[in-house]
Amino acid sequence: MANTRKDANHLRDFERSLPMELLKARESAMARFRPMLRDHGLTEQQWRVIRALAALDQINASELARRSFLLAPSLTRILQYLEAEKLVKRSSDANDQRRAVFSLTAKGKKLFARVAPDSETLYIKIEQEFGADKLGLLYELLAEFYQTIAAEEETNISSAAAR
Amino acid sequence: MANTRKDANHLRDFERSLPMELLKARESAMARFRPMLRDHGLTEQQWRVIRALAALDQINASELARRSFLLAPSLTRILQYLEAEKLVKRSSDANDQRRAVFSLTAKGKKLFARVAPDSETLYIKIEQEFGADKLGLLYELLAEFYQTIAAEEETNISSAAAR
DNA sequence: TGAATTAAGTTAACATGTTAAGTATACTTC
DNA sequence: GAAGTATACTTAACATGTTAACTTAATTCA
Repeated sequence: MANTRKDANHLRDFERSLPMELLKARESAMARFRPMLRDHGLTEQQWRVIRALAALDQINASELARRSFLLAPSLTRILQYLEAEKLVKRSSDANDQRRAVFSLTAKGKKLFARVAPDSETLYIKIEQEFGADKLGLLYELLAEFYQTIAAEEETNISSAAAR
Repeated sequence: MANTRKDANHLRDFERSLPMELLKARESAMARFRPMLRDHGLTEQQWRVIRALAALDQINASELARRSFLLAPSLTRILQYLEAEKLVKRSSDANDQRRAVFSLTAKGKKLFARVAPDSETLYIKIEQEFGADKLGLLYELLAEFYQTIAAEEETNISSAAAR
């Protein structure tokens, strides 16, 4: 009896790992997007950068990192690749020589125009299967979670720095 | 006017990227767990493997991959490292020479016993900040999403294979 | 103004993610 | 029972994740 209870608890503890549940949900979606992106010769992260530039052109690396949710070293490598493929163009900020400013080339814009509809199609399929209402609720909860937990983290950092 | 609408749409399209929202939520949680794990000399993935073995000892690599949600090549490398650190012991399945069976060493169990309480403390803090009720709802939605989307994907694969 | 500090990127080093190919063992089927 | 197929990993190759260190340019402030 004691053994049974103990094992069940371990199992439940393990099951309730939030980061892993978030990862599983994410993976189930990415399993659909990844093959499509691959057909276009892109990784998920490269596509995030291209999307961010398509939404707002001429932004610097820091802002691009924030919007594509990539760490600076990853972004550096990805931008080097995208530049080599002539999908992205780098220029420099006249007011701040430390900053690099990026934009899509014509080739990059064309690629975005080809991939975006495929992405949208897959997204709509997911929305239909899961339900638009539940999906909306999920978005809300995720945003709220992120704001609560990341913001509290900020607070912790700030208070630590203030000591 | 047309330009304004178009830009707004781009922005909204970009914002509603579900995989990225899931990633952001996950990252906000991992930002808390990672430093703690680091203090114990573990990566997130190594900890997932140790947790899985603590919950159910003597399991083979395939089952371990499923439970720790790692791809086989990653798991191979992680197990090689954990073996070298003498945290995990490998044995072979007498009934199937292809299979490897893994278990925690005494050292591995001690490490688990040290890390688990720290993990639990952080988890409880998150639960308190976000709210147990909302967290429960988030779990439910994530599980439902995963089952719907990953299961449908299975169906697609099966029907494709059946052709 | 010149030294100290901060900010923006980049590079380095190692771990993991992802796909494809390889190896050894088990199974199936003719 | 030998050939063909499937299973269970492992290795390889390249991309990204993560932390720390480094470089250069801007800023602060004594």
